[in-house]
Amino acid sequence: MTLQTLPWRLHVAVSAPAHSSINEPLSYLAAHEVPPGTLVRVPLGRREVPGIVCSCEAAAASPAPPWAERPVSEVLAALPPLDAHWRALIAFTARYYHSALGEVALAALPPTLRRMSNAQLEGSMKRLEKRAEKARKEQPSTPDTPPQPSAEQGAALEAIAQQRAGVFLLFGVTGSGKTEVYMRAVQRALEADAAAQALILVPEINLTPQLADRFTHRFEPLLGAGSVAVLHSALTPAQRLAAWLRAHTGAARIVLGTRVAALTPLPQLALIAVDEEHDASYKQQEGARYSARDLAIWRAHHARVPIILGSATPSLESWHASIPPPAGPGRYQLLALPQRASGSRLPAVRRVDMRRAPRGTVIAPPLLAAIRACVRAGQQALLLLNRRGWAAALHCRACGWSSECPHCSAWRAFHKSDRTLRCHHCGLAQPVPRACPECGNLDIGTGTLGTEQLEERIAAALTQVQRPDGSPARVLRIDADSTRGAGQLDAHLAAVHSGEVDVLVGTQMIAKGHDFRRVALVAAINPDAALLSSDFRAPERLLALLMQAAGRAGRADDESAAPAQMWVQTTMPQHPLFAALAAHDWAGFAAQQLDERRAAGLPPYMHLALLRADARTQEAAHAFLAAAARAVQDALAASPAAAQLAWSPPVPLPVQRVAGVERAQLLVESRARSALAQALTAAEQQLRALRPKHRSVIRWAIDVDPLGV
DNA sequence: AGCACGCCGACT
DNA sequence: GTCGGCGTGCTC
Repeated sequence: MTLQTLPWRLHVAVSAPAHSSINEPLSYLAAHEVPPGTLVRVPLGRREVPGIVCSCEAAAASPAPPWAERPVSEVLAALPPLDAHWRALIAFTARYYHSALGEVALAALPPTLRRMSNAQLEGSMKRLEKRAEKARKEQPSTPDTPPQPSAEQGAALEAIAQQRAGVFLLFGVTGSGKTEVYMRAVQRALEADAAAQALILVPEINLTPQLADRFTHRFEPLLGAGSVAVLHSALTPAQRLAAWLRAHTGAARIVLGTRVAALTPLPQLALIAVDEEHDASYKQQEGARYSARDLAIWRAHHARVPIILGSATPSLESWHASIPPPAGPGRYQLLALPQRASGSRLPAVRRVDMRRAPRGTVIAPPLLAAIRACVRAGQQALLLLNRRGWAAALHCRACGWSSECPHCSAWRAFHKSDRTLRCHHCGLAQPVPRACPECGNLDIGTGTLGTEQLEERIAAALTQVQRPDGSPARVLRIDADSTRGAGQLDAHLAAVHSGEVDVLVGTQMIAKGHDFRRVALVAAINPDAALLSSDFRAPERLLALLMQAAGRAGRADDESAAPAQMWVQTTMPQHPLFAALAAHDWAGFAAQQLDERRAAGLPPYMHLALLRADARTQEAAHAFLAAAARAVQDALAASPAAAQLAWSPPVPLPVQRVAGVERAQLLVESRARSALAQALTAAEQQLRALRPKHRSVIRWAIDVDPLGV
């Protein structure tokens, strides 16, 4: 009898997306009691999958379910159970973002761990322990002498230390020393408790090594080798497993990583810092669509520890939350670092009115002259253009053919370097036709220029220009295409730092975080493109990018040097965004944008969510979403929430078809968070219930607090 | 999501 | 005659 040999019933979360019919923990039988948070392997159909134990009870305590319960395959007892804080975090994430518990829980584990047996795991943990033992015996390196904190840094640290918990918005321009504040706050938290752990989040994989180096140099001499763990998606599977295990077992005192690190188990969490908190890459765009920053805030609150959100251009949500009462909610405490630590000046901003330039001008003459002067003086220039490839599209001037992607509603970009037409949405790449494939015409025109072409044009414009040593000017491009290979980005950055390169052309990749000390000129070649998007956050994002780019310039500590220049080519020179850029005035811009947001009924004064559906046809996706919305409205008709909700009709996504799948979405808004949550809970039920009737729907998802609406 | 079963077109 | 296309349905 199973009841005698397998007297325990386990509820196990397994990985399945919210739109599948498995959306709650499954029940299994076990021979021994298994604590919640234990990793197990369970049979599911013909496969064996990893799962996490949610609860465990005596099988006899409740009646057997109508299905045949199967025994768990294996209990991974070598791994200490995931603690209550982590389980609460996962449960909150699943609830708030309306994704399946198992999907969130399993996605938070390193992929290798999901495939391991208990014996393999035991081996891994033993090897890790041996390595740590060896590292402990190594000669500790001498600690860096940390710089003396400025008065503002000291005041910020004092405020954090006094409050013990809460959210702190650390507002400081590039170079004002935010990292030093994180490090000193971490040091204080770790000194107070010999087991304490700190979590540091960074937005981009590219920036992790820099910050990791600073933390490692500062803290490993104090805390021992291996006390800093780095966690991001570009690690090898073994490295990722090791870092995660060190975090989970408490061996790592500092965990530094990207979005994925927000869900790491940290049994002794004492402090969190989120660098560049405004950055859009904290929001996961697939699967469980969570915001790593917002989850970090939840974690800090739940664990009653302080969290520092750092930015030179804070998100309007955080900015609003830090306005003290009575004018604002005052949930966050604003800590300002007004000075650049080195005392160097911020760049002067020059707007070039492109309405006066002849059509087709790529670089206006005064900017070109400034770039030439810059190269002749032995300084570096950085040209920003947020479009990869040579041209955005190709068009036949005779028959109207264009390089549309056959699978997506988007143009394929022309990449001259490998002579391909490449779709940036589905990745389809084909050789470029020599003539129009429709009519044979040889006169094919190109659309908006990309970084490849800009690189070519600026190189051509600098052929007669020499560096101070008489050698010719050198141009380098850094974007997703030129840094595809391992180590290519590092090699390119090294070339910039060593001064081999005079002009650097690139996408936003180069605007973020990298210190280019000899850059004296930064230019945004075509920033208007970003303002033409329908996204209400576009101005905010563009100004943040431009201010960040401006911060790249003139960081050299040379007082005598001429002030760095920031150039902007625009057809909208009167746009308030550029005035704010010229005045380096984020606070003024944020206040003005918040007024607009309040008037227009947008976040943070309104809460948004999207119901999204992918289907064979647009009509099917629309019908599915509309039916779900109607069902929710009917179900909530008698509820007070109904009056607080606004439903928009379904619309196609900006790029409505990707890889042959039609995509549509429907916006739900409410001033009341609770009404929205209620509507989304009902929507989740309705979408799941209606799914079988709508055969051509491939998948659906709920996106809470979406970006890019 | 996997991974089966199941029923129709071009290959040894 | 079967290898395999992906449509439909189930997994404690």
